[in-house]
Amino acid sequence: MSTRGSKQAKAAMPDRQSRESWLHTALQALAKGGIDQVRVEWLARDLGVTKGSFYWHFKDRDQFLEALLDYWAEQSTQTVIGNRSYPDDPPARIRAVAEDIVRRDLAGMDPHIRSWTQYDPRRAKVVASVDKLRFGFLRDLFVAAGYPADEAALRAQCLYRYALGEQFILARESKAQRLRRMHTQIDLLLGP
Amino acid sequence: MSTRGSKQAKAAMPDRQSRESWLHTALQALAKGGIDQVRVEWLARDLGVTKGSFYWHFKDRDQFLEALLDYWAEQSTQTVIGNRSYPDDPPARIRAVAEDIVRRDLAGMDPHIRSWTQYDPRRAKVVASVDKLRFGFLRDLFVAAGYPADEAALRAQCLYRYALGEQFILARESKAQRLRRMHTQIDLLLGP
DNA sequence: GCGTATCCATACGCACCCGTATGGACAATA
DNA sequence: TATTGTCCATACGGGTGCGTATGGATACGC
Repeated sequence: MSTRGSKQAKAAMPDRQSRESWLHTALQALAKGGIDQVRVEWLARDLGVTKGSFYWHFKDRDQFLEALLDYWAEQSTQTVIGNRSYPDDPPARIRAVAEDIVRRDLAGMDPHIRSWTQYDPRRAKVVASVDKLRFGFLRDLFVAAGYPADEAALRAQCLYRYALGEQFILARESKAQRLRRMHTQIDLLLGP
Repeated sequence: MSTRGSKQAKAAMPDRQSRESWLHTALQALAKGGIDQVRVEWLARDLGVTKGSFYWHFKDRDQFLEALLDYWAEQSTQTVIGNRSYPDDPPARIRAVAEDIVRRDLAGMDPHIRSWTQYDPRRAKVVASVDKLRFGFLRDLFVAAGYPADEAALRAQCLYRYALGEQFILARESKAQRLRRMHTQIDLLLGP
C-alpha cells in the first residue's frame, strides 16, 4: 500500500510516529469536522499505521484529547505572538497582526474547539488562557498606538471578538473581501 | 418511575410526545455538548420514553438532524426579530436588541451549530440564511439611526461579529459585565 | 552476534448506539 | 363491544470504535 519500509524515506515523513505526529493529524481532523472526527482508528488510517502505535504513545483517548487541547493552545498562541517581524508603526502593526489572524492556518478551528470545551471547566480554562494571551497582545498594540489603558482594552476586545466571530460566518466570501472589511473595521477602531 | 399514565398531567407535560418535543429536547442537548450529544436513546431517556417513539415520528437520525437545524433556524430568527416592543429611539433600539441577543435563551448554541455545520454545504446554507437575516435586522437599525447604507452595514457587521464572538469567550464574566462592555461597544459604534 | 528497548501489527472482547420488527396500550369512532 | 388509528415498549441484529493482550520487526548498545 504505502511506502512503508523504504529506507530512503525523507525524515519529514517517517514510518515511525511520534506523539506530535499524532497530535498534528488530530488537529487536522478536528478542523474538518469537530471533536467527534478525532477517532483513534481514523487517525491511524490517516497516518498509515494501526492503533497499536496510538496506544503505545498515549494511555487512552481521554488523555490524548487533553494533550490535543494543550497542543492547540501552544500552536495558536505561537501563531499570534509569533516571531514574525511586524511594522513599527502601531496602526500598521495592528493591521498586519489582524491580517495574520485571518490568514492563519488555524482558521476555522475555533468553533470546534469552543464547541468541544464549552462545558468542561478544565478545558475551558485552557481556552480562556489562550483568549487572555491573544487579547493582551492586541491590547498592547492599541496602547502602543497611544490609547489609554481602558480605551485600548475596549478596542482590543472589539477587534478580538470581531476576528473570532469572523470565523463563524459561513457566508461565501473571498478572503480578500474579509480582509478589506477588516481593514475598514480597524479604521473605525483607530478613528476617534 | 415517572408519572406515566396519570390523566391529570398538565398539557405542557404530556406522556405522548410530538415532533416538537423531540426537537426541543434535542436543542437542549445540543446546547450542552455539541451535536454528538444528540443521541436517539439519550433523548428518549430525557423524555421518559423509549426510542420506539422516535422512530415513529422520524425516519432516522439524519432526517431528524435536518429537522433540528431548521428548528434552530426558526427559533433563533424568531428570537431576534421577535414581536417584542422595542424603543422608538434608534440608538436605544440598538441597545435593546443587542441586550436581547446577549440575554436570549439560545445563548451558547451558536458554537455548536457552527462547528456542526461548517463543512456541510447544505447545512451551512441554513446557517448563512440565519446570519443574513439577523445581520439585515441590525443593519436596518443603523440605517434608521441615520447612517448611510455602507456605513450602516459596516457597523452592523461589526456588532454582529462582536455579539457572535462574545458567545465563544469562555472567560468567567457576569452577564452584567458583558452587557456593560457591549454598551460601551455600541457607544463606540454610534459615535462618529 | 545477542540482548534490550522502541515502535507497531494483529486479533479479540466489549460497550454503545442505530435501525427494525413486532406487539401492546390507549383513544376515538361506529 | 368491536374496530381502527395513534403512539410507544421490548427485543433483536448489526456496525463501529475503544481498549487490551500478545507477538513481531527494527535499531541500538555491548
